[in-house]
Amino acid sequence: MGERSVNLKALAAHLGLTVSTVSRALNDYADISPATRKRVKLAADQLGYRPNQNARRLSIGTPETICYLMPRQIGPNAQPFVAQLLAGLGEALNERNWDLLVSQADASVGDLASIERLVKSGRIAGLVISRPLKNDPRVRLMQNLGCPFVVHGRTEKCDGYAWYDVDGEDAFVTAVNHLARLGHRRIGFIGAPLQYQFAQERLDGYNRGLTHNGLSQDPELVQIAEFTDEGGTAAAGILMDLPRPPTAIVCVTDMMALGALEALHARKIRPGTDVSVIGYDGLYFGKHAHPPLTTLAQPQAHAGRRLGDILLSIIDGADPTKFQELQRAHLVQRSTDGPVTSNTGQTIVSEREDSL
Amino acid sequence: MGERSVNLKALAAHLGLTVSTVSRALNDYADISPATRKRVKLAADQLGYRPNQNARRLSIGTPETICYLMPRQIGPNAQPFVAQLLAGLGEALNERNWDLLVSQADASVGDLASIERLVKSGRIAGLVISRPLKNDPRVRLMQNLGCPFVVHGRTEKCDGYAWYDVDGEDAFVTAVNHLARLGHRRIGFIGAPLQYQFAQERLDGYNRGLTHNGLSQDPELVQIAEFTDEGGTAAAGILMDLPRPPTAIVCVTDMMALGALEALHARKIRPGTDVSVIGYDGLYFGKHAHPPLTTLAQPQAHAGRRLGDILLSIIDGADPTKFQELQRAHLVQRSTDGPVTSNTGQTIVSEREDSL
DNA sequence: AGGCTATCCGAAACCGGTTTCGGCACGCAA
DNA sequence: TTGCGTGCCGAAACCGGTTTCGGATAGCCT
Repeated sequence: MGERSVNLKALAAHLGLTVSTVSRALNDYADISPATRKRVKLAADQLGYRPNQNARRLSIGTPETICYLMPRQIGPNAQPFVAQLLAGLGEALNERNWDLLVSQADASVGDLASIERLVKSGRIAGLVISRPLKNDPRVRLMQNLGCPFVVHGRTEKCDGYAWYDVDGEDAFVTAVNHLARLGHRRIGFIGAPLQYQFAQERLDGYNRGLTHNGLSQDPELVQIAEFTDEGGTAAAGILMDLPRPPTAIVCVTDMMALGALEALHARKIRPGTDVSVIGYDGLYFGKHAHPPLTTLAQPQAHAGRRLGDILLSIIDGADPTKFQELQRAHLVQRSTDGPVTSNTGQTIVSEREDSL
Repeated sequence: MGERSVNLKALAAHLGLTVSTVSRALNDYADISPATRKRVKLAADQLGYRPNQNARRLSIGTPETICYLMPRQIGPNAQPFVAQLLAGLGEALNERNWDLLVSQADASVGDLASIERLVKSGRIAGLVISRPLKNDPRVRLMQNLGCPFVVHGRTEKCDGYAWYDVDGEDAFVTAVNHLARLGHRRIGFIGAPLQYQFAQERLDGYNRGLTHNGLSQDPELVQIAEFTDEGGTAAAGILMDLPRPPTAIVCVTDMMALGALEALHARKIRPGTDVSVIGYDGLYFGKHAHPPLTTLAQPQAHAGRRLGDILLSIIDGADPTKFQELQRAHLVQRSTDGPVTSNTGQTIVSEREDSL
C-alpha cells in the first residue's frame, strides 16, 4: 500500500536525469560516465528501486520464465518427487533470475488447449513435460508451436527432441539378473498401463532379462494394474493365487511394490524369504516398509537441476537433439530380495547393503 | 519458430480495423457493434490469436500471478504434500486464468532479499508462505511491503494476517487422551526444534493433554530432534533407554514416528503391543509401515484450494483478518496404538478402523 | 431541410521499461 | 581560430496490449 513502488520515472526525476539515461546507467552501458553510473546505482539502492519485470520482459522480448507441467495425480498417493524436482529447476533458473511457473496438465484435450494458450500468450520461454505417454500429444504440440521444451522421460519415438530419463529397461534387466542369480526361475511382473512409455520400457527390460537368463516368458506372470498401492495389491494377489505362483516379483513402481507386500502378508507369505519383491523408484519410505523394500533407485537428486540447464541451453539456441540423457538406476538391496527357498521356509542370509 | 505468433496489430490489419477497436471487441465493450464483435472474435479464433500476457498485465496493472514459497527441504526426505498443495492452488487460480509461480525461500537473510525483490518487481499480486517460524521475518516483510499474503500454518502472534492451519495443539490433546484411555500413564513426546511454531503448538497440546488426564509432566519424557526419521530414531532411543521408559510415544510428524519404530525394532520392542506410537500428518505411506502407523491425519486435500481462494479474496480487497481458519486433525487408528500390557507381552486385541 | 442524439469506430495516451539515434559540449590537433 | 572526433546524455520509437476521448456517420424527429 502507501506509495506505489518507485519506478524508473520517479528515480529519474529524483536524480534530475531522463529515464533512458538511468536505464542505461543501471544496465552498465558504456556511454554513461562512470560517475553517473555510480550515482544512479546508489540512488536506486537507497530508494529500493526494482525494475518492473512485466515491463522489462515485454521490452526485451522474452518472458524469462519457464513452466513445469505437473502431471495430474491419481488419488491421495502423493507425488513425492515434485518438490525435489522443482527445487532443482529453481536452482538452475535462479542464476539468471528467471521464474518458474507451475501448471497442471496431462495429455487430455482440455489440457492441450490450455498448454497452447500458455505458449501463445508469451508467458513462457520453454517448458518441462513430465511422465509422457508412448505417443504424447503434448510433445507434438510443442514441436508444432516451435516452443523449446524438454521431457522428463521419453516417448516411444524419442529422437528429435530433448529428454532426460532413467533407463528403465536396463534397470529391469538388472533386477531380473539379480533374481536369477539368487536362483529364481519364475519371476512375476507387476506393471502399469502400457500407454505410459516408462511402463513399456520396464516390461521390455523384464522380458529381455528373462531371455538373457534363459527363462521362458509366461504371459500369466505379467499383471498390469493402475500404478497405485491398491493396484499392486490386486496384481500380486492374482499372481500368488496362480496354480504355479512366482517365487519373485518385480514391480514397476515402489508404490505398487508396497501394495504387493500387503497381498503377500495377507497370504502369510514372507517377502524376501518366501517370495522376493523388487520395486522401482528408490522411494525413501521404502526403508520403513515391512520388511524394508529392495528397490532400483533412480538418481534423481539432480534431475531438476539438469532439466533446467538443458531447457535453458535450448532456449539459448542449442540443438535439442544434443540433449538426450539416459541415467542408470542402481539396485538398493534392503530386505525383500533373497534366494529361492524350499517350502520349509528356510532361508540363507546374505550380506545386505543399504546405501542412501 | 516460423512466423511470430499473431499479435493484435496483425489481427487488426487482417480485419481492416484498428488495434483499439479489435481490443475492445475482444473485451466485449458495448460501443462495438455486435456484428463487428462477432467478426473480430471469429477471426481471432481462426488466426489463433492469444493476447500477450506480459503486455496485457503491464497495461491493466496487475501481474495476475501469485507465488508459492516452497520451504527448503532437509535431506532426501521428500515433501509429499507440495504436489497436492500446488494442485489445489492451481485449481483456484485457473478459474481466473491466473498463474502460479514457485520460489524456494525460507527465513534466511538471502531469501528475504529475494522475496523483497520478487514483490517489488511487480511479478506477483500475492504469495503463500509455508511452515512459518514462531516469529517469522517473512511475515513481517510482507506486512511492511503491503503485499497480500496468506500463511499455511501460523506464527506465535498470529492476529493481523490471514492463515490456514490445522490445530496441532488440539490434535495432541486428542492423542494423549486416546493413550490415557488405553491406560498409558508414562507418555513420551518426540518433538522438533521449537523455533517452528507447529512444534511448539504440538508440545503445548501434549502438555495440556497430560494435565487434563492428571498425569505429571516429566521433562525427561520430552525429546527434541530434527524432524527426520533419523531424528525420530535417535529420540526414541533415548526415551526407551531411560530407567523408566514410556509405554507410549507421540511424535510430532509421521516421518519421525517411522524413525521411532526403527528404534523400537532395534530393541525388540513391539510397537502397538509393548509400546504405543502415534504420529502426525496422515502420511499415506504410514499404511505400509511395520506395523501400520496410527496417526493424526490432517485434512489437507483442500488446503491448497482454500489457500488460493483466501489469497485471491485478499487481493480483491477483503480484510485478511477475516481469514483465520483452523482445521481439526482426526485420529486414524492403524496398528501402533494399543492398551498398556504387562511384561509378558500379552495383548488385548481391540477393533481397528483404517479410514482413508 | 436542419438539428440532435445515438451508434460505432479511430486517434492517441498510457503501462514501465529498453534501445537506437542524434546532438551538445568539450578537448585536441591543425 | 577553425575543424573534428569523442564522451556523455536527451529525445523518441518501440514492446503489445488497454482505455479514454473525440469525431464521423447514420437515423430520427420536428
